[in-house]
Amino acid sequence: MDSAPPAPPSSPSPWLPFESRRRARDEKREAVLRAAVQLFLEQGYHRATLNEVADRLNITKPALYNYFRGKDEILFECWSMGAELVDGVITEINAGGGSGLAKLRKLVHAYATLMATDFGASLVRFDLRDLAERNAGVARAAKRRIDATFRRYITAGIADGSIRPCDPKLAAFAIAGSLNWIGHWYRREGKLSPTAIADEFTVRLTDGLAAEVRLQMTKKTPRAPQGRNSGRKATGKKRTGGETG
Amino acid sequence: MDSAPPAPPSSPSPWLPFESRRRARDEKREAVLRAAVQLFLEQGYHRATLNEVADRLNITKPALYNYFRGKDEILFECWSMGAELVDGVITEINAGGGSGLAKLRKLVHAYATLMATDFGASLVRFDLRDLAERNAGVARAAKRRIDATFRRYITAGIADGSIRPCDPKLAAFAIAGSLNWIGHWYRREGKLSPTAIADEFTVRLTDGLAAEVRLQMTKKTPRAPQGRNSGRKATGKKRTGGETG
DNA sequence: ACGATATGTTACCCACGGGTAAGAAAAAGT
DNA sequence: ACTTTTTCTTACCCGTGGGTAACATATCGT
Repeated sequence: MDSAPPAPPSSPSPWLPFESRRRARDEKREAVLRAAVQLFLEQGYHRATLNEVADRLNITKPALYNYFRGKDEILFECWSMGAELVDGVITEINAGGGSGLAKLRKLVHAYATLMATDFGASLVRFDLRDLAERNAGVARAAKRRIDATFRRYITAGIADGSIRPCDPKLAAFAIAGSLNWIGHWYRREGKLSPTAIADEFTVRLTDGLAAEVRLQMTKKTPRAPQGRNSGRKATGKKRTGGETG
Repeated sequence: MDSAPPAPPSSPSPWLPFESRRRARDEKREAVLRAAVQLFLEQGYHRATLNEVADRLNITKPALYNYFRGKDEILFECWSMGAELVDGVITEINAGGGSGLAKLRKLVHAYATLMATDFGASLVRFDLRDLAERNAGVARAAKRRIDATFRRYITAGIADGSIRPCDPKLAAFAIAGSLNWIGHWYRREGKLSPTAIADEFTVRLTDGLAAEVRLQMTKKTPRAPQGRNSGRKATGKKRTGGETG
């Protein structure tokens, strides 16, 4: 709809139409997911109806069944999109080098950023009990992998001396808890930009574990030692649309 | 049902029967809430039916309407129970003295402990959008109060020097996120006792903020410098029933 | 003992929303 | 131009579960 295809003037190859047709289908499928995840997040899975999803796409409910077997499968696919994003992040970090602490910091930063996206938030805001048993199993496995990664980086950090000895399990719980919660309070319209949040959380969640001196400056120099932070206005007082709970 | 009344042999006063009758009613009301909160947590609000709630109490669905106006009101009352617990904790801490950091630590500890209870968990596992608008407003207000308390303690701590300068808002988000998440992963059958969790989180979530040296010992002395920790077996490897996500 | 009230039961209603059947409309293939 | 396949619509089904009405029964005050 919004992104016009590259418009191949007239495809001579009989393959291209086939490919483009498959692409069109995949694009529609994804459009459904985008509309669905948005609505599910807005209203909650059970309050959102397939009719509403369809309405947003200017189609009717049964048309959705050309792309998905049912509501719960749509939910699962939304969830999967988020999981794939995380998996991508993890394999990328694994590919690179660095101490356990460095890897943990990368993961925290990327994960925090993801939590500010629709598909990322769906990872923590959707209830796996709404999935068919088969899909729920897949999702649980993915969660375990993510959890294991947190713990592995921490364990590695302890081994290589970059992280002070601690219980990796509880440390992972604490860190992941803070991060997951972002998915619940973050609002696009709020004052905090995703990168600002990610920068801050990277420091706050890991400097308590670091073996060496703290990253953060003790004086009033605002914050975020890393680079890139978009336009933000320091510690504004007004409502930003979300509480801790 | 399970707790026989004190059995006043024959109450001469006409007041007592009245009182005892009201008590009986309140007890039943609370029994409904206990059954409901348990079921709502187990299955999720939407999947749980009033018939199931009634079944667990050996009554029938319409009987519930003697005590509540509807399903959403039951949900709200469950939520309120949790909120009252937190409010109690807060007023108690406010009554006592101590630095901002000390108060924050007390709050973290108590809040973490609460998250391991049914009514406490309901604070973070129920969706306020399921409430009638009026009740949702009350709940939002309560959440704001709790959030404000976290920030107030942090701000006070910065002012009195017990906490290093930082953004109280983000610090509160980070801490509350970790704590709230407990309500999602804690399992009664797991190996981690509520007090063990609370002890650990109290240290881990606040020592990054403390102005003075860390509480936690750097060496391998297991953990939990505070007193009381129930029977626990160190860092067991096996599944404890819950991942970070 | 007796009427009033509170409490509970059986039987029912019905809105809601996921899912399906049958066929129109649009595209693709030939 | 024709058939075939894909895509989408209209019309419908129906299980589910919150909520209600009418009636039964226990409880209490007097």
